[in-house]
Parts: sequence; structure tokens; C-alpha cells
Amino acid sequence: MMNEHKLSRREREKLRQRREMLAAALDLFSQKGYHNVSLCEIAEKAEFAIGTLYKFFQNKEDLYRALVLEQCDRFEDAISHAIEQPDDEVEKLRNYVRAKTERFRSNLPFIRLYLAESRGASFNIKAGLNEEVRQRHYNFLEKIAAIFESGIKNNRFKNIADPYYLAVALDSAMDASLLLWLDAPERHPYPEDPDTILDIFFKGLIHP
Amino acid sequence: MMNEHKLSRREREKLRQRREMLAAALDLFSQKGYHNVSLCEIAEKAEFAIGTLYKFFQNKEDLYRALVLEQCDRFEDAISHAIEQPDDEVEKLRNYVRAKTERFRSNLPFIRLYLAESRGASFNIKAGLNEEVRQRHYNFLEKIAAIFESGIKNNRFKNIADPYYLAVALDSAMDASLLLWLDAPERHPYPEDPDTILDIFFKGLIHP
DNA sequence: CCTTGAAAATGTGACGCCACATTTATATAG
DNA sequence: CTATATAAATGTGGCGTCACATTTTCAAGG
Repeated sequence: MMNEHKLSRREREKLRQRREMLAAALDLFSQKGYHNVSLCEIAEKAEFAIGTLYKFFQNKEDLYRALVLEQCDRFEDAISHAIEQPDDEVEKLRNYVRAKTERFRSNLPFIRLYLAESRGASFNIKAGLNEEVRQRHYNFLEKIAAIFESGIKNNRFKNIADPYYLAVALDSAMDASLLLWLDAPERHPYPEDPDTILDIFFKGLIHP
Repeated sequence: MMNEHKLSRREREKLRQRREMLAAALDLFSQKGYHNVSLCEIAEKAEFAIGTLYKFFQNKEDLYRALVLEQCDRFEDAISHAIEQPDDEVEKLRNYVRAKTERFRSNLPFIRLYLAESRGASFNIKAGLNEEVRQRHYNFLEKIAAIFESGIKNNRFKNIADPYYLAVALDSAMDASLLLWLDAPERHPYPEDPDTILDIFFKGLIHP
């Protein structure tokens, strides 16, 4: 992101408009899915004419692409930042869990799109947006895997599985339980302890 | 499913045709997604005319619905069956992991659709197919949760988390790691030990 | 300074076009 | 002659375009 304050009034105005279009699009896409939203609808919701959308984005696919990738950046940056701070592996993981929970909480609409794209089976767009998002997600998982790896080297963690698989398991377990809670808060109340899932991984189920 | 052998030749023939149509549709849908497949394509692949499809299904949505729900049944039946046999909780869970792995292995095309529908964000179809599939999945998770619960009662498992959350975590961790392997077998080879994921849950990471 | 008006920049939405779901008229088989 | 399969015909809806409308800019004249 460029520094917004160095732009002309006109350019700032354009950015603002662009953001409004993307916000409207995010709402609609995350609610109804790529193929069940028309540009007409987006234009109407954003209070612009259809033609204006085309001044900002080449076509529907381009708009969607921009939306998803920008949000991905924000999401991954937020979480990456959270795991950089402490040295301690356990604390890093706790920070990761909390940061992820917070992003789910505060940005649910996008989360639905993100999961749709990063899971294997969305097919929203031909030109491999899926691929790109998934690739980024894999790269991100490497960061979590690195924490596990370091913990195993330090002998803070037992060496019971490939660090990457540990990362995959933890990350997807978080996704699933957060989604459950967000989908039906009444039926699946938020775990009292935000680290419940993490504790499963730490403590293990079987008596030693 | 009705017993096929009590039907007339004509009726058996119809069932066979129906199955062929659904098989073709499954291939296409799982590869390209609901909205990127036309009935023309399905008809061509199944070697029928378009009109014939309409003799069997009211419309495209109806066809897709039938496809997904029938496959869901098969999938859930197979796994439910696997966890009914042993009494031992650990063995039940091992059977669950193996059955699920086997279904992923042998029926990958459907798995992609299943995950797309059971995750929150697919939106292939307006009329809440998502909802129905997700609801079934939740119900299925109850069965896994019951195993954990029983294990905790027996004191075979430590009481570290709500059984339902344990089930959610294990199930999604399985999905994610199986998918990883299926998407890129060269980069993520199949874990030597099929129970790797399960062991993470059993043993725990931190030294006691 | 303020006014004004024309040109440049920007916004608009009706419409062309096409892909595809569905229907219907026709051909074929039994 | 009936039942069934077929594929051409029909209708719908959404993407993307473009000729026009509106707003902004800016300079010259009062």
C-alpha cells in the first residue's frame, strides 16, 4: 500500500471509491458466492453505475481477484506479525491462535471467501486464483511449521510428527472450530479458553 | 436404495442410465465446478441427448442435488460402518481414520464436491444444499464425539476438551492433510504411518 | 478577486451479444 | 400406435460496451 497522504485529492477520492466498490463486492460475494452475484448488483449496492466499475476493474474476474488478494495480504500480514514477536515457541503458537481468532471475529465475510478459495474445490474463477491463494497458504504454513521445528530441536516439543503436518493439523483444526462457532454461536459457544484447541495438541489425550 | 432385483428389466435399465448420467456429472462437476459445466457437456459425456437428462431430473439443480446427496450417503455410511465394529475407543478412532483415508483415496472426485459443499463458502446452489450437507456433517461429527466422550468416561482419555471440539479438530485435521497429499503427492507424500495425525492427538507435544 | 464557459475528465445505464437452461417438435424403436 | 430419445428452437439473464450526461478543472475577462 502506498502512502495515501502523498496523493492528490482526486487520487484519494478514487481510492475511496475503489474501496467502496470492493466493500460492496465483498459483502455480496461472501454471502452468495461469485457466480450468484451480478455486476449490476454490486454497482447498485456500491451506488455506482455499472460502467463506472469498468473504469476501475477490467472485468468481473479482475475485480474478484483484486478483492481476494488484497484481503489475503491483510490477513496473512496480521498473523505473520503476531508470531514474530516472542522467542518462545509456545508463546508464538498462542499468539498465532489468538491472532487468527481475532481475524475470524473481525472479518468473517472475507474468511468465507478465503476458505472457499484456499480449499481445493471452489472453481470460482478459471485462471487459477485458487492456485495462487493456496500457494500463499502453503507458504504461510511453512512459518507455523518452522515454529514446531524449532520447538522440536530445542526439545521443548516431542518429535512425534513432521512439523509441516503439525502445522496443517493445527491450522485446519482452528479453521473448523472457529467456523463452527461463527456459523452457529448458539449451538457452539465460543470456547471459554481460547487456547483449547492448542491444548489438545500440547497435552495429548492418552495418559502417559 | 430399493432392492434392484425386484424391478423390471426396463426399470433396471433406467437405473443404469441414471447412474451413468450421475457418474458423468460427478466427473465434470468435481473437475470444473457447478457453474462451469453445462448440461450439454454432461449429456455429451454420458452419451445421451440433453432432452433425456430432463426425463430423469427436473433441472440442473435437481441433478446436482441428487448427485451430492447420494454420494454423501455412501460416504457417511462407509465411515459410520467402520466405527461400529470394535468396542475399544482407540480402535474405533483408528478405524475411522483408515476408513476416511480409504474413501478419500478411492473417491477423490466426490471428496472435492463434498468439501466444497460442507465448508461454509461454496454457494453452488441457491436452495440451501450447503445447509443440508453441513447439517449431515454435524450429525456425523456427533458420532465421533461420542467415541471421545465414552473414552473420557472410561478414563482411557484425559478430559482436556469438549468431545465435540475434539471430533471437529480431528476430522478437519484429517481433511486437510489428506487433501494436501491428494493435491500434491510429490510434495506431500503420504505419511508412512496412516495414524500419524491420530498420534498427534493421542501423544501430545509437550513432555509430561 | 469573482464569474463564466468551454474543454477535459469522469460517471452513466440502455443495449448488443452470447452462453446456456429449458421446451418442443420430430425421429426412432418396440 | 405408443413410448421414448433426440437435437433444434426458444427464452432468459448476465457480461461488457459505448454514446451520451454530468462534473471538475482552469483560464480569461470583467
